[in-house]
Amino acid sequence: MKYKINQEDFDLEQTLDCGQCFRFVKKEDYFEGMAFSKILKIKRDGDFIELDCDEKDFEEIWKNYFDFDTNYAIIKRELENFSPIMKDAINFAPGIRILKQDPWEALCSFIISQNNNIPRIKGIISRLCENFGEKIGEFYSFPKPEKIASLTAQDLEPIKSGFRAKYILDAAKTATQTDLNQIYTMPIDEARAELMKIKGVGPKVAECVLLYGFHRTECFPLDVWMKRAMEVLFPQNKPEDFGLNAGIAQQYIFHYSRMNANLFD
DNA sequence: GCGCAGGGGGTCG
DNA sequence: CGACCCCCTGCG
Repeated sequence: MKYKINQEDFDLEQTLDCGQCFRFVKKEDYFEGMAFSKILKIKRDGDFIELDCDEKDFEEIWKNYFDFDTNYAIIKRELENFSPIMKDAINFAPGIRILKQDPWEALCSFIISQNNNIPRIKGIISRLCENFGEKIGEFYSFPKPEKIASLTAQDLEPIKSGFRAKYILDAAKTATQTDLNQIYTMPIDEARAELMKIKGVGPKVAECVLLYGFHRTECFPLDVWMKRAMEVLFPQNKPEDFGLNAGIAQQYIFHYSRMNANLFD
């Protein structure tokens, strides 16, 4: 099916390859990947986005996943006023959107991301799915917390996650014993504290999970790149200064900084 | 080419 | 504040 959206408000590469998700792959003229146990091929066709799914899956899954109900043009216009550098960052990749990912998958993925690089993060996640997910077509679903919670660190050896294995298990145990959905509506500091009870979840991972998994857009993950970017580009500012859409601002700044690494030489 | 440090989207002890 | 699993990168 097709969905109309302006080029400047949604770019597949900028959105799916900006480090917020790890299970979409760029093919010739489309992206292919999986979320919520559904396979999706998606491509740009002029002013439209073409998704190989029916209306039902679009309404129930993908519309929400790509945050199509949010008007990013308005958000960008507001953020642009923040400063000329902010405007540059937005205009560098105006097609970025913050995906609304499955909270459990985001939790697990960003635990894996710590002290790690993107190619290996993707490798570990794909081995996790191949070993413990369910086969769906040519793909494997992201394993449910119940499945992971039933495993031992030794069982996880084939995914080669190293010292993160015990963290993944602790996260799975937590996800089965408590209702993660409460975090959607918790006061933000409470939500942070709740996530940080999980082994292997510190401030940075918690912030990523809140932003990408729970769509708490006031969250502002500060990794080494963002810390550097803030020092150089926004020396006077703190994350809170960006307001309720700080997390979206962060994504433009992060991408801009990574793609223009020479700014920091 | 190939072998070997160095360090990576942090966190824990 | 050093170690951490493993792998990818860059350099000799």
